[in-house]
Amino acid sequence: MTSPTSVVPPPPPPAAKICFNSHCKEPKSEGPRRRGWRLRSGEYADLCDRCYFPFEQGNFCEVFHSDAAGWRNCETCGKRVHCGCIVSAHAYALLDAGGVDCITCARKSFAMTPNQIWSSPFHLPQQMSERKDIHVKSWKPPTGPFPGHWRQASNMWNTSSVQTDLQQRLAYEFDRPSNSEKLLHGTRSAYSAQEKKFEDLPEKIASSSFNQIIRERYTNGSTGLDSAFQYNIYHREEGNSDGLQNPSHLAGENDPTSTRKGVIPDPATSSGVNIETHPNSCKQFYPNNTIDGELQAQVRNGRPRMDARGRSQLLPRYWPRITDQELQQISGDSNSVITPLFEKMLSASDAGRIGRLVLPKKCAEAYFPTISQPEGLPLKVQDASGKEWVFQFRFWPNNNSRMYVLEGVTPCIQSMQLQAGDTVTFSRIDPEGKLVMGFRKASGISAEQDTQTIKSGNGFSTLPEGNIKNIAAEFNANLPLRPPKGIVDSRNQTNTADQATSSKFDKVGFIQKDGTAARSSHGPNKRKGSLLVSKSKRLRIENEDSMELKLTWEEAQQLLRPPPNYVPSVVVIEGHEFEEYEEAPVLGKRTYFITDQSGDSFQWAQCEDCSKWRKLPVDALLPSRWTCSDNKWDSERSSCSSAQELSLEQLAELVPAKTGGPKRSKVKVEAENIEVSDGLDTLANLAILGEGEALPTSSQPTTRHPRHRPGCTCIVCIQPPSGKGPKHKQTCTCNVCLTVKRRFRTLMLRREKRQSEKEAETSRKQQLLIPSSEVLPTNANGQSSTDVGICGSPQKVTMNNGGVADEVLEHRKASTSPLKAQIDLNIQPEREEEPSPKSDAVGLMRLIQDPAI
DNA sequence: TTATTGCATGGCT
DNA sequence: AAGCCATGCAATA
Repeated sequence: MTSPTSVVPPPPPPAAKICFNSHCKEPKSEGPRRRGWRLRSGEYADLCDRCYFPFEQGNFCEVFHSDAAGWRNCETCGKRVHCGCIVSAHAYALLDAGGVDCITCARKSFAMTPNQIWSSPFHLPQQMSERKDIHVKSWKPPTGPFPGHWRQASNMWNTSSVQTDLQQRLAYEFDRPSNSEKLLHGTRSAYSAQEKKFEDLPEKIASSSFNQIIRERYTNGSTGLDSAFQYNIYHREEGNSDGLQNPSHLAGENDPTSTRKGVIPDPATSSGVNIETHPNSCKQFYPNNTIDGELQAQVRNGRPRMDARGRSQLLPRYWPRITDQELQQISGDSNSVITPLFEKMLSASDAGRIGRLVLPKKCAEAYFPTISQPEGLPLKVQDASGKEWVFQFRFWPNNNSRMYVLEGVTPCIQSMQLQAGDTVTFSRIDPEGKLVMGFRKASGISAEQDTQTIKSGNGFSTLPEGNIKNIAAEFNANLPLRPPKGIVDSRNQTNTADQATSSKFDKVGFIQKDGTAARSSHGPNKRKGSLLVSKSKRLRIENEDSMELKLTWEEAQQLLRPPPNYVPSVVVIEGHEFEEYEEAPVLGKRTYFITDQSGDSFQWAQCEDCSKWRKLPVDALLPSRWTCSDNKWDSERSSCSSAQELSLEQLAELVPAKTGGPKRSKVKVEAENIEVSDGLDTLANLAILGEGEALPTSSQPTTRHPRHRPGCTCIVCIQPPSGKGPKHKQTCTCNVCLTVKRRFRTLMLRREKRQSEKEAETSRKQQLLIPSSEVLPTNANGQSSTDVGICGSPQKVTMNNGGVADEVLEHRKASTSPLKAQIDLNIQPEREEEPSPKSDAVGLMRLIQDPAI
């Protein structure tokens, strides 16, 4: 007897009913041609309409608030990271890459977390009964900000290299005096929580290639973190092993003072779980090449064993800054591998006579031996000159937590001539496994000097290779977007972008001319505050930038174009046709597709330079900035000097014909933008300029006002933000109101003068276009979408068809509102996306229509 | 009295 | 709002 299940393959899983985007709960796209992406894995990601194109209304990514390219600032560290969300322009590439993450903050679900890996004992050498410290020898930090890192990253995770190195370094042991303290990070290996997001992540995402992650990591340029990452990888392995074999070693166990949370016996791993004590673990992902199938399976199926607190990484100010050159020179020809751990700017207390260096808790718990008693243990640390110091690494109970300190640092600090504001760095050098304490003086170089030095290149060349001294005063920034901890020594400048960033921050926030400021007892605090301000400001600025990028997804759809080399194909899945793309869409120039009466399709595009509209083939893919000179399809009109094929009026009627969306077409949006944001100015200017074209055509993008640019004095921009200024009454005589009134009085007069003429003209043209409009979609009101076209304001001031009169009538009826024939002087320029019936444009347009004003 | 130690406090993130 | 951490400060040596 054969059971049915033994001969009948299990049925394929039912098709997902919701969008493939795990962050989206919308129903997947339906209809004869559903929307989705075919992943490089061959699978098909069935998406909802909204996620089909990687934009989200309001935000490009509702999950991570990324910009159009999928980038965002990590909310925790401020680094520029890619959201990795499907709702991003890079989503397609990232989907099968497993996603990317801010390696520091682990604020997404796609990336593997090291705890996942380490939770599995399979990769731990069974003979590793004793805690050993090992590291990744093959680590090669990036040499530059971005390019060239990918290859290095790939090498970095070379399987054989890493594994071999792992084996080689089993003999390493952390320099500790006591076996009882032979618990390092591994004992803190812990997994107590699960990350729900990861649960939501489709397995296919998690199981896919990690190369992209690596690339992204290196794109992020977090050298120090990388190193710390590797350090922790090893320790995690060890610790896991140790924890497995000797759970009683778990940090904090039987320690009433221990505040380490999440120490939970985990039946699955037979290990205590402590996520808090491994801050760095959270910022790490697991390299593809270092795990085998079993582990990958676990990665796929497992769940991140960390909670939100575990994800809170080391604060950026503790990130070590060191370049690959530094590392290389430190290690030299030897096999030494420098692993930057963390750094800390000395506070007044740290540098004071008291001789206690407060250690960041997470750093201490991540990189220093686990201590269960307040007395701690002596810790040997080698300084820059190779001299060995012994500090007492201990902690104080503090508010149900711990405060870690290094005691007895005064001699060392003094020997280094460090003062408050200087920065000490802690690294490990392997295979010796020694802790190395470097420093970076808050030396006095101006930002200009800093920049210059940056350009001059690496200042390490004078240092002998393999000299451990190099680690002293040689750390500098290699972390893009990372606020500096102070200006680094001029001879240490090695990088470009990062240093430039530092310089910028120094300029903005805290410029130390000679380091004296930092050496005051308040130096660090002041610096800290300044830097934070800088960072905050930076983030705010970037947010503003991203605001500029805001589009509705509908708009975005019309900006997106298939990749240039894409081969359109349609596959039929479950009876539905799917558009297949091999590459992610690209942002193109907004064009307007038209099908004329003869059935010929083409598109209209506007030159960025001359604003003339050119007729192009439908398959023309235009870059975001397209000019007449790019018009390879029409040699006669490949120059801005060439005349436009159609009059603006004709175009105004043609172009929007196809773009009338059901709710908020891009053209309508544009019109609204014009009306609301710069409508006053534009319209007024147009009126004043006496443009002969119909008003609609003057709403071309080229007339759009650059919103809220600094220094803008237009009547829109000079108004205070909504709610922040006095409301303008109709009798207001402020400059804004007077300008508005004056301009629109002029506008009104001119319009009035031409109104009859224009109406006649547009009516005539509309008659000619009626056949064309018959094939156009209609809006919810049954009106031709022409009505909401590019030139049509919501009030349909356009007088381009027979319905205009009705529209005008309606408007006049509507003008029974208090706004009748009034200028709304309380425009909210920052709310152009929320057009109000009271918008100025409306009021003004009514004003235009109403000669009573 | 001074230095050290251990803890508490409060600003800040 | 929780927690980190710089620093104050009392207790102690």
